[in-house]
Amino acid sequence: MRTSELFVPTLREDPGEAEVPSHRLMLRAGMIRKVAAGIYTYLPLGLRVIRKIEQIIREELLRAGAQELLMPILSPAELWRETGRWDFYGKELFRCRDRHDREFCLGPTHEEVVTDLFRREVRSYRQLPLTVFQIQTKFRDEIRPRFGLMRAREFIMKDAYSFDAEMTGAAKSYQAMYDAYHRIFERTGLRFRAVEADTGLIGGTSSHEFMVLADTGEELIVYDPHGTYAANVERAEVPPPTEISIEPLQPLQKVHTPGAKTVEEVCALLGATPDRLVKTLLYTTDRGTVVAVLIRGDHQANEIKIKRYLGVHDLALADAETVQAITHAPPGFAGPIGLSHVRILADHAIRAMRNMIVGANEADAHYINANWDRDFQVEAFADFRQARAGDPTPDRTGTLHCARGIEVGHVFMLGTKYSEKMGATFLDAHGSEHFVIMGCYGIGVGRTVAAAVEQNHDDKGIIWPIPIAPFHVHLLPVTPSDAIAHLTETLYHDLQRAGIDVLWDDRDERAGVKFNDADLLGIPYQIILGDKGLAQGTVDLKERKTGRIEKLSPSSLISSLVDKLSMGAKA
RNA sequence: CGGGGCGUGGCGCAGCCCGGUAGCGCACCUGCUUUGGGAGCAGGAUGUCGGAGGUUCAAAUCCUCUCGCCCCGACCA
Repeated sequence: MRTSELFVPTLREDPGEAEVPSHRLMLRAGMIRKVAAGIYTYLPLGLRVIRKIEQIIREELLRAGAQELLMPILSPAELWRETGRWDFYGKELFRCRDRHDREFCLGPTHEEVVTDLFRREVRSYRQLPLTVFQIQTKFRDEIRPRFGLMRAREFIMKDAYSFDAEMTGAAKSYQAMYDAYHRIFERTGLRFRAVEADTGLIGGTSSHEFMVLADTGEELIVYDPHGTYAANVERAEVPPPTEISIEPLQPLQKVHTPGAKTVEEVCALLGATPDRLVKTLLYTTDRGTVVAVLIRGDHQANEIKIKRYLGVHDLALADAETVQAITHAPPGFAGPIGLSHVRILADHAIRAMRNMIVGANEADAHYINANWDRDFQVEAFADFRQARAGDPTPDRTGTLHCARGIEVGHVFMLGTKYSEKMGATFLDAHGSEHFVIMGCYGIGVGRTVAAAVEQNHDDKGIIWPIPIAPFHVHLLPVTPSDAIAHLTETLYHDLQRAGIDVLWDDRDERAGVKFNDADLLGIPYQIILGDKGLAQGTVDLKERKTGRIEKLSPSSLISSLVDKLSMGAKA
């Protein structure tokens, strides 16, 4: 392809609307343009990358035995009412009506539609197992779309659904998708990690997220670099401490702590370290009750774990009035001693502590040398805090490290949640009816593109991994002589004949413009053709990633490139 | 939905406080020169100043409403 024939409107300056690197660079490189908040047009270059990722996904899923189909974007309200999600999904579900005033929504996901298909068409265990997938545009009316393709309202997603007769089969289907996802992300050339994910209130069964590692990622993950354990921090279990404090119990004492509301302020005032202090967090649940959760001063509460323990949907830190009403003190001085009419839960770490510092439920006062059991009662000790670097793995064989990631894939065992609600059943060998066991599996295609840029860029532009690069090679003639024109033309055809995707910058631009645009677009290899090299019978082959330049004769160039590209594609 | 910010030529911005009829850089068009890291000179085209209403002799500028967008938070698997 010649640049003069390719619609790539590059921008010299950073667009004002973009903050994060992927968004900024994709706009500048002429890959995407915004149509409305969270809604984008994919320009030719952006679409090429999307198509490459889609193709890898398609090949691996077909290889894993899944079948491709395509469901509609619009789906009728009655299907969503059957599962209760017409109401439950909330404002994210984009609703509309047709001319007959029938209600529809734009599909944010397709469990309802695919389950409906299943129950109409599948009768017998002999038709199972079945896994289907589609690559299609989804719509979720996000409260706040942001970061370009990272969190868009309209986005391309691959979603797959598995149907099995038994749990063992369902586990196999799940594993097949998990393995396929591994191959898919390996093939993209991105650094990623599969992590255990939270299953939400549905609970129970398996869920894994595939995270592209990037410092700018929205998700925090923990992993054992020497083992197999890896989890989303929301999910990561923290084992109870093994070392219990054996300090002698000191007498409880109230101390004056004027204005010290935060852990830092109290510590500074009392000359203590945060791990001697206990935060008393008051939460309001969706049932209107208030619960106190004790967390060590240097730890962070994990609200998902608290929610799961309590079995509630919503949990929010109590507002100032509630805190005042419960503790009879302004926020910042809550403590477990003398707290009544409130359940008191504590993180495991509290059990190991003695002589701790707690709020005194009184303005400007804390207790020192507080001890559970002696000074206050705890209803239950459990895992309520967020894991952090340095914590042991759940089996205590390793130590956790932290990393940031971008969630690009999610595999989820659904069980019979949808099949029960929608009556999706089959007959087994004995003629008895069962609900089909389902799994669902998503990959955000657009988000994968954004994550790739987020992970692979420098101050000049994008650095595409070879397998998803829009082109393999960027041909850059930089001097306007006839000899160079001739050589370029020859090379262009030879490269194409060798099966290499080549972009030829045939614009009448100065060298600097071409170099800068080439670095911005991030095609893995640049071939620089100029009179300077030609005088010595060489052309420059520059690797975008390292900036390293090799001087090669035009004749050896192609075989050298073919080698590099095939190695890079495997890597 | 709460908080903050921004809408001025294709892009990035100044002008707004203190009202006087719109400017800079880049990009674009023409010509000449130039050509290995975003060229030079000369000439040229491009604006309902997001929209509506109001105040005023006069509004990009002041007031009211409204729409859109960005950021933080809440929210979301």
